[in-house]
Amino acid sequence: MVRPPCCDEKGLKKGPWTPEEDQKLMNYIQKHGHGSWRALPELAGLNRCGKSCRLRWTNYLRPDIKRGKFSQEEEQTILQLHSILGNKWSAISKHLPGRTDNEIKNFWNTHLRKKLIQMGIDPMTHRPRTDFFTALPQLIALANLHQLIEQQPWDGHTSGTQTEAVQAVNLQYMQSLLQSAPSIAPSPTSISSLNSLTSDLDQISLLTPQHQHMLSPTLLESIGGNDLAGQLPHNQTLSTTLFNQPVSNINMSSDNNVSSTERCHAEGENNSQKSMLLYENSLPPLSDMSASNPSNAMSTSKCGDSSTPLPSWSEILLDEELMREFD
DNA sequence: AAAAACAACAACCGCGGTCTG
DNA sequence: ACAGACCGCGGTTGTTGTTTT
Repeated sequence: MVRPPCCDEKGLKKGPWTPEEDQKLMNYIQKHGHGSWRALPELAGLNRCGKSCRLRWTNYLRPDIKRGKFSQEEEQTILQLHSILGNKWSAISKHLPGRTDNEIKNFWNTHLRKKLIQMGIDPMTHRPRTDFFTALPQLIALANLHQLIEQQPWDGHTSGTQTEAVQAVNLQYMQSLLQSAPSIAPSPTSISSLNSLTSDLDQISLLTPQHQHMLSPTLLESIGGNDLAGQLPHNQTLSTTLFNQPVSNINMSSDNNVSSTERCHAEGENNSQKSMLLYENSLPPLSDMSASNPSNAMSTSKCGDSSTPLPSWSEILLDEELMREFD
């Protein structure tokens, strides 16, 4: 009755597979199927443990594996599924024919995760990163900038359009921060800071009424505007929206491949995500901003250990070279 | 041209759930 | 019912290739 353990035999080879080993494994499985992975290595003449053989087959040798770069559609699918399923690579791979969980996992870790971080989105929650108060010094600098804008009359040679452009940039950054703020647990300090910021924003929006249409409904609400939330689009996560791609045709509720457990999870996540939807419909896509603005500065959190020091907002916004762009 | 840093990906490790005797 | 092997999964590491300094 007692079975010998699988992988404790000594002397079994580890590490990269040679073409000869691959050939042996493929020949055997094509003839006999894999059957018991544990028994396979000996039958196939391989000095490997069954587990190693299984991994090599499922991740590399299987004939139905699609190799090569991920398409935009695949990328979008992964983003959407990850926002719902999390790191359930196996579940995600079921929706991407020919892609293995390992391949998707690697693609996520090396490409998509970094991409999201760069865009200021927490790759785990698919929401804006929220360590808002790390950015407080920059916010204060922004508030000071606002005062400068207000107090300093613009030179005659600076056109009104250029002035508006500078202000529009500022508004966009401030709005991004405010969007992040509500998900932070309030503290007396944070509330007072937010109040003061909101007050600044209020003044700015009054200062430039022609730009109020650029403010999101969330922000308008926060500064006393109407509640426009009912008019806003649903079914888009921030990450998929920011990638500026059409929503793919995945329909979780009708997808037979999604297990009931997954679906339950998905529904719960969906609900919470809907309630946290961010409204960027009034702004140009942030992906555009990141392309034209090297800062990606709305992100100041340390998500994982990959974060690198980012230039402060004041550095960016007050950068002379940048300002010269508008002259 | 060489070294260092970075990126990509294959493979391993360890854990937890399931199966089997 | 139970012990222990099997299997699959997700996290992590190691190796190799590429780019930058």
